[in-house]
Amino acid sequence: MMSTAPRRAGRPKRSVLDRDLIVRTAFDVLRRTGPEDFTMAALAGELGVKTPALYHHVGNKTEVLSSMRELITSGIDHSGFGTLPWLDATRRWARSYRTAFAAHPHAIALLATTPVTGANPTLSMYEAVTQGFLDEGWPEELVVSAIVSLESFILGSALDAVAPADIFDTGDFAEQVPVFTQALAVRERFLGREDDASYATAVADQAFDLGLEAFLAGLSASLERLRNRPGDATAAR
Amino acid sequence: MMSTAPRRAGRPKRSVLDRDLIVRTAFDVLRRTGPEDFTMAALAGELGVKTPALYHHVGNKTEVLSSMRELITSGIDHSGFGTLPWLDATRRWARSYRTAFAAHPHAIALLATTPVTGANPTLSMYEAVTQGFLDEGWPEELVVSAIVSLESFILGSALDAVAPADIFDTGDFAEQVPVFTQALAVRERFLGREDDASYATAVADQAFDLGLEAFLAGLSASLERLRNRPGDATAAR
DNA sequence: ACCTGAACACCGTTCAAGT
DNA sequence: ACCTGAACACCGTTCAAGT
Repeated sequence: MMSTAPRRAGRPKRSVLDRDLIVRTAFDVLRRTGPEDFTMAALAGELGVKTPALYHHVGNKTEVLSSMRELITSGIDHSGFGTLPWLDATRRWARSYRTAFAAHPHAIALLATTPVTGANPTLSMYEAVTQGFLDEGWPEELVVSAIVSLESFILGSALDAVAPADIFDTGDFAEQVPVFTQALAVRERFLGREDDASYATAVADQAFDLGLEAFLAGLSASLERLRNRPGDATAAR
Repeated sequence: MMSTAPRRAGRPKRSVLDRDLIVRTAFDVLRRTGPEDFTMAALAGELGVKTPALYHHVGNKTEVLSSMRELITSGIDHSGFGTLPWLDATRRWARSYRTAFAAHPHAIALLATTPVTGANPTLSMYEAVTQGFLDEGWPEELVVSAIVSLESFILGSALDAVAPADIFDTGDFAEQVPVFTQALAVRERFLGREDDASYATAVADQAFDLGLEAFLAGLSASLERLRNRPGDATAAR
């Protein structure tokens, strides 16, 4: 990339980098290299600069990663809360949440570790979702856990979407695990297999769809039971 | 550790290392250092040897990691399948699955990426779980997805269990997200907070318990509907 | 202010030399 | 066979020197 003549040292007449360009380019590099080989040198190379140039615009590598995180999160659609019925709003949110992260699977592990602080899209999302759950009648002391448990499923599913098509390769040991091997074969026949990439997607989608509907139905039922409990003691506030 | 006198070069009279010792020690080091600083040098240091000594017993770092993975997986209890009702067997499996990985949270990201091959405890687990789901009546073309979706929730939850107690720190921006901030406060009052570590555990447990029961109830309901569908066309085989 | 070039303290891994 | 010591090709990051 950027195969113009090499730049000499010294400040260029027109600056080549800015923070936004770095972050956007980071996604291309991460997708191509995977998390293992996602290095500051690779990022700089794609941008046509030397590695140290990056440090004029970002403090360190972690800062690049959390900027990426915010960009991903800002693509999650929580617009259903306040306009659609809870179930539909939650389903829409969950789907777009998983899609947002599945598009950048290598960034998933980030979410669990980097704290959510500051006036960012992530906090805004939680505000909207919490309000939506409360409106539906979720008790205030459980609402965060309900959201977090759904997130766990979503992120786990996004993680699953990263898995290679042949993650379950019983190979030479098929005879030792015949039931599992057979189930894998039936699934493959059922979903149809063209190429590895589309099959991996189909497989992950089937698990996500099945799980999401079950989870949402289960949450609805739990809420119904909470609503009807005698002498409700959790009506906080 | 191992603060005996430094060893001179050359083969020691009695060998100091073996593969099993390396893997067991790896858990101690990983727990203490976190995944970031989990280096071959740190592992060697804990074992009282120089780094290259490890390569007489393991091929590379990845091999150490996947050995750890197998050790974790072998601790997952799938004994309920075939002996207990499906719901109880699945609950027991899910709980022990999450516990096994929550005990080694830094190893979670491994599972999603490293393929499952060979005659290992992991394949045996899938065999038992698949059989258990089939016995309950899950259609063969959906059984793997049902298991995988549950696993997604479990692994996502284990990932959540890694999160620091203050992962949601609205901090200076509490006024901008009042509903979410209030919900966090009510949860804290409800669960009680002694120290950060135990609070983080309590918080993660609440979300997991709530989610697991909802998910299992939802899966049961889905299965019931699948069982009753008219002119059942999925009785594969 | 914003780039390069050189340097620093790491990393995982290889391999000859020692016993 | 199994350890050390030295080396190699990397990493992220710092900083002086150039424009």
